[in-house]
Amino acid sequence: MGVVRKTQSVNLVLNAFKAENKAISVIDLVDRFSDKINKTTVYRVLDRLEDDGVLHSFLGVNGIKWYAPCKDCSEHKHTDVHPHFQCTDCGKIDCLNVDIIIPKLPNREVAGAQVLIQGKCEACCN
Amino acid sequence: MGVVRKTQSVNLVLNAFKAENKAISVIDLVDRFSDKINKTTVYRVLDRLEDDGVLHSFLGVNGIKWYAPCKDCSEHKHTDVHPHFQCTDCGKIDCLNVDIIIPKLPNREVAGAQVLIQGKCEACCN
DNA sequence: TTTGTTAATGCAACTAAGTTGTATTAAATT
DNA sequence: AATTTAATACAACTTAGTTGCATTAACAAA
Repeated sequence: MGVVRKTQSVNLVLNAFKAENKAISVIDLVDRFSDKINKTTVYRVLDRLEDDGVLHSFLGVNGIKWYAPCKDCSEHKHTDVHPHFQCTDCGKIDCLNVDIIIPKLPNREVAGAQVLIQGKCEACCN
Repeated sequence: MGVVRKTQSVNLVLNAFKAENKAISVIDLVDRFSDKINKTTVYRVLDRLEDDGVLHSFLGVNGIKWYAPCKDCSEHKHTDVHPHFQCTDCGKIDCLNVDIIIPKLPNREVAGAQVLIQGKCEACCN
């Protein structure tokens, strides 16, 4: 909800995700835009873009927040419950285009799941 | 590795896990022992117990660290890669005794996975 | 194109989780 | 009981993220 203005900050952040089609950590974003966008603004821009279904967020190994572009999400429906893969060598995270089967749990109401697979990425496997 | 002494702090922490057989967040532990154990000590005790395969740690929804007793872990082998279930209502986390199947990923070396299932727990389902 | 509205920003100060260094204390060993 | 050294308390620090508020800049309407 709410009017989302195409501000300079929004454009800068969106271009970053367009340029490299992978997840970027908030820390990385705050750092790389430190001379152009205020830290607080980065956090708020990401919040807004997530609300609008443009980005989705999740947590990396150390509890650091990461963002990645959404594919099938909208403002009203967030279907992006795919797993993420974090490389233990280089630290990079990719979105995986596979489905994880969550088993039925008796007496519990499953609403979603966060799956972070760890290991060596393609580049670091050599 | 390393000699682990059965200190007062270690006993207090271990008793907490023995009393309630579920995961406890670091924040909770630091808080409930605030008048008996120093914050730094709580962190270091948990570190040691995890190294020794007594406890295992994982991250909750907000990137907060949680600990739970290990069942089949040892100092040398950590096999506890079961999923955890966090209730979106009451915030409590349980260890789930089910296996999650991680799909084979081409060109990647999978080392482990963190699975956090979210929803309503048994108590909050009513 | 100017004006008015208000979303968005910058800045400073703050909170909260977790870490580090160091002197002191208390397990365990002799 | 004396000795060794792991473990602790305390203070200070780091880092991720938030809050409040005055200012700025999108953007719509005149």
